[in-house]
Amino acid sequence: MSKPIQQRTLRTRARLLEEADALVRESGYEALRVEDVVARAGVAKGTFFAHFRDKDALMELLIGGELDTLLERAESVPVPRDVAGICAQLMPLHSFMTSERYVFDVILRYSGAAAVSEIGPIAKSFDRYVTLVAGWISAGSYRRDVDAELLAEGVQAFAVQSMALQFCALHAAQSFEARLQTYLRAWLTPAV
Amino acid sequence: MSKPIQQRTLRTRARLLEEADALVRESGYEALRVEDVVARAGVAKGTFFAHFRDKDALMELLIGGELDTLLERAESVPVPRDVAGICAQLMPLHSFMTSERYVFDVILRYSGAAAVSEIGPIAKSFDRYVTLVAGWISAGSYRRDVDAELLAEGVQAFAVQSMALQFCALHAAQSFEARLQTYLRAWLTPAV
DNA sequence: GCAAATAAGTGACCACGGTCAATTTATGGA
DNA sequence: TCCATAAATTGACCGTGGTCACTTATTTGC
Repeated sequence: MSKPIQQRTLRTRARLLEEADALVRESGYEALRVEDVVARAGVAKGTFFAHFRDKDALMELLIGGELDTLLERAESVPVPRDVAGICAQLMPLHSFMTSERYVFDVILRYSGAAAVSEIGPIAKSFDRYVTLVAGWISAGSYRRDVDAELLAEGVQAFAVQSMALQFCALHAAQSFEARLQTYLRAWLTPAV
Repeated sequence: MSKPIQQRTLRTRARLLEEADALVRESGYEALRVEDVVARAGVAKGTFFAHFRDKDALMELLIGGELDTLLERAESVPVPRDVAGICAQLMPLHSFMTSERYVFDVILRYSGAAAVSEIGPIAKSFDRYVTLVAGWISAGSYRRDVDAELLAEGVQAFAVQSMALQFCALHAAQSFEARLQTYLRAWLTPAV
C-alpha cells in the first residue's frame, strides 16, 4: 500500500526546476527549451514529461513562483491609502507580468483554474491578488455601494486591460501607471 | 514598374481561405491544421506561408471576420437603453469569443496592434467594439463624471474578465451574463 | 538475500508549424 | 513569337513539444 516518493524522484525534479530556472534567468522565459533543460539536468526528454504534464506546467511553476514572491512582498507593506498608493504597491507585480509578451500570455491563459480539483499556481496567485486588494479596499475610503471583493475583481480587470494596452502600439501614448490610475479612480472613487 | 497581382494569386488565396473556413465549420478552430488546409486546397505547404505570415495570421482573418459580422449585426439594432440591454446586445459577440478556449486565447493575444503600421483584424474589431459601446453610453443615462470612451474601455475590460472567469472552474457558480451585468451596473451606474 | 512487483528513466519516434533553395509559371518588351 | 525577368509554387527539411514500448533501478514479500 505504501507508495513513498523515492529520493531519486525528488532529486531529479529539483534538478529540472533548478536548471530551468537558471536558463530563464540567462535568456528569459520565451527562449526556454525543454531539450535544453533536460540536457543540463542530465536526463532524457521523457523524464521531463514524467515530472511535468507539459512545458506549460513547468512554466506555470516558474511564473507562479515569481508571482508568489512578489505578492508576498506586496502583502508585507503598510496598506496603501489611496489609488496612487495601490498602483504603486502593485507595480512590481505588474512589471513582472509585462516583462515579456510571452509571460503575459501564459499568465492570462492560466489565470483561471481549469478544474476545481487542480488549481494551478497562477490561478492561485490571481485569487491571492484579489484577496489582497479587497483587504486594502476594505481598509480605505472608497465607494461603499458595492462590496470590496467585487471592487477588487474590477481592479484586476483594469490591471489586465492596462497591461494589454501597454503591448498595443495604438495606445502607447499613455504610460501603464497613468492609465491604471485613471481607470481605478473612476472605478473606486466615482464622483457622480 | 507594373506589378499587377496575378489572377493565380487571388485564386490560390481564395481557395486557402475557403478550405480553412470549411474545416473550421467542420471541426472548430483549435483542430485546424495547416497541412489539412493545403491538402484540401491542392497546394504545397510553402504556398500557405507565401500567403499568410503564419498560421495565426490566417486565424486572425477567420476570427476577425466572424467578429466583424457580429459587430455589424450589433450595430444595426436600436441603441440599448440600460445595462441589461447592453449585455444582451453584446451577447452574440461574447458567445462567439467564448465558444472555444482556443478562440478566446487567440483573441486576447491579438486584441492589441503589434505595430501602428499593421493593425490586425482582431485589433480592429476591438477598437470597433469600444466605439460602438461608447456611442451607446453617450446616448443613454449613465454616469457623466468620466467620458464615454473611458467607460466603454471599462466595459470591454469587464467583458474580458467575465469571459475569463467563465472558463474558470472556481467561478462557475455565476453565469456569464449575470456577472457581466453586476460589473457593468457598478461601473456605469454607481450609487455612491 | 533473492525474486517478483512496481516506479523511474530512456531515446527513437511522431505531429505539426515553419523555412528556403530550386523549379515552374506568368508578364512585358523587342 | 520569343526571351529575360519577376512572381508564384514546390517539397524536402528543420526545430521543438510530446509519446510510448522498453530498460534499469528500487522496494516489498518471503
